[in-house]
Amino acid sequence: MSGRGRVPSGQPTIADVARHAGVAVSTVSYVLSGKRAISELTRNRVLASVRLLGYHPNAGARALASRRANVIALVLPLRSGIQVPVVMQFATAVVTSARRHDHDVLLLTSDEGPQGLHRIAAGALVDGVLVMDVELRDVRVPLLRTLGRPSVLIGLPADTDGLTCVDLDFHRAGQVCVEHLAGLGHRRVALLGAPAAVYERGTGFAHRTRAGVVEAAARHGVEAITLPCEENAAQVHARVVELFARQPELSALVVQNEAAVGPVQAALAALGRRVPDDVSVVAVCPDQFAEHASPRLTSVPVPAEEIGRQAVSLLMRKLRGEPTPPVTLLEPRLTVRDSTAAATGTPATYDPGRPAGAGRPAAGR
Amino acid sequence: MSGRGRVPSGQPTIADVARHAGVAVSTVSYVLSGKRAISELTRNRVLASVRLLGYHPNAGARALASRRANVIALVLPLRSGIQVPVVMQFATAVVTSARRHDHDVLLLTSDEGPQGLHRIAAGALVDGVLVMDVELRDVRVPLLRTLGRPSVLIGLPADTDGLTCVDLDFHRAGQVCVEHLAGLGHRRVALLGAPAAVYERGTGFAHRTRAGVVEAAARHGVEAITLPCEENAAQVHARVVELFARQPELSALVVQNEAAVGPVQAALAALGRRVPDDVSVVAVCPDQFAEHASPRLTSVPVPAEEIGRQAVSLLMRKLRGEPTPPVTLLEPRLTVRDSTAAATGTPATYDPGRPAGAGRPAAGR
DNA sequence: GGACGCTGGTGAAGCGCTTCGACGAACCGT
DNA sequence: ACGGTTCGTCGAAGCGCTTCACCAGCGTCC
Repeated sequence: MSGRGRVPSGQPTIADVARHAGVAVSTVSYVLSGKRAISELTRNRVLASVRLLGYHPNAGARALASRRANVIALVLPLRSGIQVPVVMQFATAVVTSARRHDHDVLLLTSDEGPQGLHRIAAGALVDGVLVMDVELRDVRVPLLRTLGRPSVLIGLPADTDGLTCVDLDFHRAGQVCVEHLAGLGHRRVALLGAPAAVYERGTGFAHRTRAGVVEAAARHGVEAITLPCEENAAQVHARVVELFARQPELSALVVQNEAAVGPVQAALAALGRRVPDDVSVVAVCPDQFAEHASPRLTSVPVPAEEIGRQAVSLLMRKLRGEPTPPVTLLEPRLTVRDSTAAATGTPATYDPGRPAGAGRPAAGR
Repeated sequence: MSGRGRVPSGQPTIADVARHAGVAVSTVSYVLSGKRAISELTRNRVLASVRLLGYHPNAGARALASRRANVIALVLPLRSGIQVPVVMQFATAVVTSARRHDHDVLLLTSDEGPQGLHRIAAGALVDGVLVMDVELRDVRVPLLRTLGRPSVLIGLPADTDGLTCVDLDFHRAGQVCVEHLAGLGHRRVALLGAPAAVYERGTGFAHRTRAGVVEAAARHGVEAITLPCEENAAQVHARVVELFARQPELSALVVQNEAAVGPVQAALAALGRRVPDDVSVVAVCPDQFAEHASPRLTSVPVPAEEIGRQAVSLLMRKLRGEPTPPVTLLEPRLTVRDSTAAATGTPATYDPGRPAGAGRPAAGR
């Protein structure tokens, strides 16, 4: 009598595989993990049994014994003013990359708060953590330092000490937009940015883009106005009107708010300003939005997929105990489409990234 | 000598708690799970030790011993033509609800294919599965039936036998839109639907909405044109032009494509048709979009949060072995805003859901 | 030719938890 | 006073896997 009689789970276990293949349990384990040399012959016998029985290792048992869950956590924001499609692209890129490294992804939202992170890390549910939508002075950052698990941030906090961060170089993105416009001869540009709440929260990308715009404008002798911008069509309209009231000579717009690009175009149309004949528009938004607009928008996309991939691969490196660079900034890439043209009366040759009119060359890269 | 000397993990274990509280390991377990009566005194001692030591149960060990991972899988699509913000709302609602039931959420994308589902279920990484964006004849459905784990679908496949599904009643949503417009005296309406690819894929919600529109139109003596619609501004424009070419007397539009609502309004403006004076517009889209448009759109929102909550709670019921209804359809709710008005020359009293002009009353609900 | 190092394989000790059965103590009714 | 309950607690047996330590066989090198 075998005593206790719990019901067996139904799924074959490693012991079943071992029995079927006529080898020891440990041998099966080594075949599957590749951590020890196993003869061709044995390996094939084992693999055949695995396939035949439809064996899948039990995740809990594996995690318990190996002290690795092969799961990473992805902490997403669910706040307002968030660039939803971009977040989604990140998420799918992260899942796909993680799978390539034989890891799964546990989804966390920030609303459980920092203790959610703690719970998951302390309980060994995950091996490492990916945090999105990082604010300049993020409350989660100190927690990450004491978490005892590797983490990678998508975004840039004010103090990156001891962290690993990946992001688009938004500062550079702001510069690139202005340089493109300056190269086309525009002398008065405006940045329509993220909603005011995003700036107030101290979200890095908004501030950095604005700084890049302002800096490049100064360097190229371009006058720049910057305004936050809500996602509401009526308010966008009001902002655009406000811009032209403050600077009637405005000939170019940088829009960093994907939800606003449509309304901005509508507002310009309503004001009788044609794109790109009267006003040039550069957007910082996913390519999809830029392509679907009419006219198609010159844009700097956020390479969500690339960032997601990089973040995962950095995290994997940390899980293996390898050193990682503290900050990885991806170079922005401006795609010229149909919404930018030479400023009226200033037939400039197009040369992206290089200032045309105002003499002083861009700082070396 | 204690022999093997693996490094201890650093995290306190249940044994540490038991020792600290002066009780047996099993007692700690029972305090934490509540599966056995424990005296007030002992419970408090144990809980104090738990807090003091910062104990968090090891997820792997727990899963192994209890045969429950306390994790559910969420399978998201990453296809084109997908309503990104809605998906995102689902996801966050699912995570939040799952946490309320003491479960975490593992994120899966469909691109790993059905075997991804199988791997995760067979490996006992998750206890149950939530599948989004179900197609009418979805390849994953047969798999779900043989998965050996409870699952809930968000969306409706053609054959719901043996499944548990939740969704908005899109058929009814289509009806509600038409009924609202018919009640305002509109006699010629059009549905601008999802992209053609979505219909071709056999995605349930698109077909069901269209059927609801057509059916209600017939019932109320309203002429209805239905067209798929891409998300590209230029193509939206073309579609709108096409609609008015086919039916110059068109006085109302139902738009079921959140990415198209902006462009539709722009196109109408460009054609010199005012909303709602010349054309009424009803959208099936998140409230956020409807609110941000100008004029604010009368709309039927997809109650993503509610659906997510329901889906989780149904899944939890299945995990407990309780029976669940095979199909749960949520009643759509139309919010009247500023984009719909009485048809010109037909001053009808507004009465949502009840046909005004054409006599025959709506079928009883 | 014996010490040595490989290679390929085994056995068993946990990993940290849940849960079953047992058991003393207190409490009942008779 | 004595069986029968109930209550609160304990001990120990796993859950299914990884990994350490060991071993048998075999070629190798002084």
